[in-house]
Amino acid sequence: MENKYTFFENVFDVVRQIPYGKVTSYGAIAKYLGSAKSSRTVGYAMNASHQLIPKIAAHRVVNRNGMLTGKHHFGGNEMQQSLEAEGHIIIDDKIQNFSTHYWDPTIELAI
DNA sequence: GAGGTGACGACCC
DNA sequence: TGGGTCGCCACCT
Repeated sequence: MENKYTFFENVFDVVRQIPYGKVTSYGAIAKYLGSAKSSRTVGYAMNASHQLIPKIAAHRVVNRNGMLTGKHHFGGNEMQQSLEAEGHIIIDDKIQNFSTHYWDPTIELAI
């Protein structure tokens, strides 16, 4: 039986499970899906996530440094405001205490 | 059908 | 330490 779920679908599924107030990285999701080097595709999936209904918490996904590299794709500082609303502190487009709020799917979802 | 691109990350000088 | 390169997967032209 063919697995209809693409890498894309799996990415969305993981992002939907990110708890409120938590964040993760593109690479962590890619790694969880078994393709640690596919982080670029995860980023592309986030780009496509804007047309999903309902929208997924793409703002909770940042790069491995905790930097909001994708905020321009949200339009303005919407991404930053969303994160701040969840209790995060953003300075210079970077999440402070990133490791404290880090949510690792490879651990939390434990394949 | 083929080549270029991208919200990344890891490796190699 | 830091700049350059490759890999991966899906989309666009």
